[in-house]
Amino acid sequence: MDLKSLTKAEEQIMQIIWKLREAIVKDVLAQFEGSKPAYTTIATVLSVLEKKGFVSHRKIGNTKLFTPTISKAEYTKFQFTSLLGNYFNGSFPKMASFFAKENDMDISDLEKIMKEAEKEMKKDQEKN
Amino acid sequence: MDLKSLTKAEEQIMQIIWKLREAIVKDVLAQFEGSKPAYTTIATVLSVLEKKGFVSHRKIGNTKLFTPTISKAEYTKFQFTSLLGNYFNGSFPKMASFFAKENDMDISDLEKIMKEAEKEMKKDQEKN
DNA sequence: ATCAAACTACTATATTTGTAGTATACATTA
DNA sequence: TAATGTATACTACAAATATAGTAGTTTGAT
Repeated sequence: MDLKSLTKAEEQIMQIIWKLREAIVKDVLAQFEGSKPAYTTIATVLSVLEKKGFVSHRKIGNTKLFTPTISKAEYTKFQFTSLLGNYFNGSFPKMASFFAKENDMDISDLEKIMKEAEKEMKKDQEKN
Repeated sequence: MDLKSLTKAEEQIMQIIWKLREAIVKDVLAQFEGSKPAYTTIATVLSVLEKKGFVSHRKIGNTKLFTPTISKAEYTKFQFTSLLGNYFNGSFPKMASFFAKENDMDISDLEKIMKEAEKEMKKDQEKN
């Protein structure tokens, strides 16, 4: 079951769905700042997302409540892996050093970053 | 000058251009394994890439020699930054711990990875 | 000089994406 | 129950994408 990738518009709406955990069209619309797309535009995109297998819905009365079927973590992994593969030869150390360089960091900065990462890991482990 | 993003077909051809440093249509074609696109398809994509500002060309006789105008590093940064922003709240430590978790790594593995990253950094520094 | 190969320019077309309108069904309330 | 608001289904359509054909020009080899 290989993920299709999301288009810009689709991704924007998925981000909202992931954030809200579940949402009806109106909820999604409410998340837009400034120039909101039409209600029906969102409904259309959601039905495309459903066809692609990213969301599913159940009816509450006559309105559809959408939930993600593909978690943000799954899609993140997909994106992350392809970035790593296509731009860093699949090497995470290369990615890390790229990041450091882009941010004018030296090795001690990188070490601080890694301490942070370790903290993140511990935080996650506690959850289980 | 904000980069546009590349479509699948465009990205595939840019990867080849970046790899070869400079190339004529035939060179690009030669890089495809198995089912090669038509010669003219590549020519078309290259002209789109030129319109988007990713490549430029000079004429060698009557044939166009294409070179990247946007480096792979620049585009990598663009992609990396958007992934980091959209999927890791802009936090590299989050990304690193995600990577570790996805690969069933523990903290000591992560530390090894970081030693690698430091080596990468030193390697880069030597170049300057 | 002629022919074939290589290359470009221009054009074409199917598919996907982005965006939204219209018609209709349901629900709420005056 | 008639009017109003809310949601869905269906349809539409322009722009972008992916792919490639054709015609014509240039060049290299005989």
